[in-house]
Amino acid sequence: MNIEDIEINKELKIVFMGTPDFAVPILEALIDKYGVRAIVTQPDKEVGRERILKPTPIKEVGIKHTILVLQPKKIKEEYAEIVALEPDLIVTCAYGQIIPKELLECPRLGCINVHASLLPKLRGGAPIHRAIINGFSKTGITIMYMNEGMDKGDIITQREIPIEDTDTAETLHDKLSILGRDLLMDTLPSIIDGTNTRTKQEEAEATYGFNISREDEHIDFSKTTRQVFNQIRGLNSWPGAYTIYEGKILKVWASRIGSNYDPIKNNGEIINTYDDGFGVKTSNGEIVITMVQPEGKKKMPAIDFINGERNKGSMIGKILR
RNA sequence: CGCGGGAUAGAGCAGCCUGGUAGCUCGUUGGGCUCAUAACCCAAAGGUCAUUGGUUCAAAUCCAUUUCCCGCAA
Repeated sequence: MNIEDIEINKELKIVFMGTPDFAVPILEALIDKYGVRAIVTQPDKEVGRERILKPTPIKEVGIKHTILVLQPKKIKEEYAEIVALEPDLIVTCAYGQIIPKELLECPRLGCINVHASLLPKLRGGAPIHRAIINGFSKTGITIMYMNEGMDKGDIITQREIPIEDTDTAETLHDKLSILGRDLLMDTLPSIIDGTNTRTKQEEAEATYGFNISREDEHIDFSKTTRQVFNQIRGLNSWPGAYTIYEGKILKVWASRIGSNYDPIKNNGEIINTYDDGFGVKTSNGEIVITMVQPEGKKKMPAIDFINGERNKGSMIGKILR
C-alpha cells in the first residue's frame, strides 16, 4: 500500500458500532488503518453491588482516541444523528441492539458485521460460549453484510479455528477477537473497492446460539461427562457454571474428565476425592471438579475446598443438585 | 440506601448461640521408616482471631463502628 492509498482510505467515513471487550481489537485496528468517524455503543450501565455507572469497553477506546461516541438507548428510534454523518461504511461487532432498516441502507458501501461463528451456525448473542458448550470441534469468524434478520445476511468471508480441549470461553474469546480483527483487515480492501464475493446463507443449515440464561449455567449431572466438561469450560471465565452443594450455590470453574464408572451411584453424587479435586458421577462416568467458588467466597482450587470440608465430615456420598 | 454471605497460622475451614490459656485438614521445615516415594510415622515453626471503641474480673465469642472481599439481583 502506498501513501496515496492511505490518503484515500482516510477520506472514508466509517462508523463503528460495538460494545464489549471482544470488539476492542477490531475497533483499534480500524482506527489505526482507516480512521473512524464515529462510534456507537450501548449506554453506560449500572454495574455491580455499588451500582456504579460504567462505560462500555468500546466507549473507553473512543474517549482515548477522542472520537465522537454516541449511545442511543433505542437505536431503532434514535438513528438520525448517525445518518446525518453520511457514513460510507458501517462496521458492527457485538453491538447489542437490532439495527433499523434506515441505518442499514444508509452507507453506500453497506453495513457489515463481524460475527464470532461460522454462519449459518450459531446465529445470535453467545456464539463463543455455545460453540464450546455444544461440543464443536471448530468455530471461526464470519464477516457478512447485515440485513434485518438476526445474523442472516450474505457472507463475505469466513475463517475457522479449531477448538481445543484446553480452550475455555475466555481463551476462545481472545483468539476469535484477534482472528476477527485480522480477517476484517484482510477483507476490507475488497469491500471498499467492490471486488468482494457475496454468498447467501443456507437457511436449512442455520442454528442459533442465544444469550446464556441462568438455566444454562446450572450443571445437569445426568448428562454425559463430556457434556458437563464442555459446559464448565464453555462458561469460564464468565458467567460460570454452578451446582447446589449443601443447599448453597457452588460455582464450578474447572474440571477434568474422570475415569471411574459406578452405575450404582446417583448422578451428581460425590464418589471420590483426589489430590486435585473431587469426582462426581455423571450419566456415563465421572467428572472431576478441580476449581470451585462457594457462595460468598473467592475462587479456589478444589483441593482447598476439600480441606475445609473435611473437618465437617466426608464429602463422599453427598449429592450435587 | 436492592437482597444476602464472609474476614481466625502460607491455603481452606471449625470454634461464636451458652465469654474463661486458639483447634481441624493441608502446606512448610526437621527427623524416622523404606530399595524407594508425592506413601506412612514422629516432631517443630507459624495467629496482636480484619479495624476502632464499648460492656465485663475476663472478649475470637456480647454490643456498636470502620474498612475490605464475594454470591444473587439488575
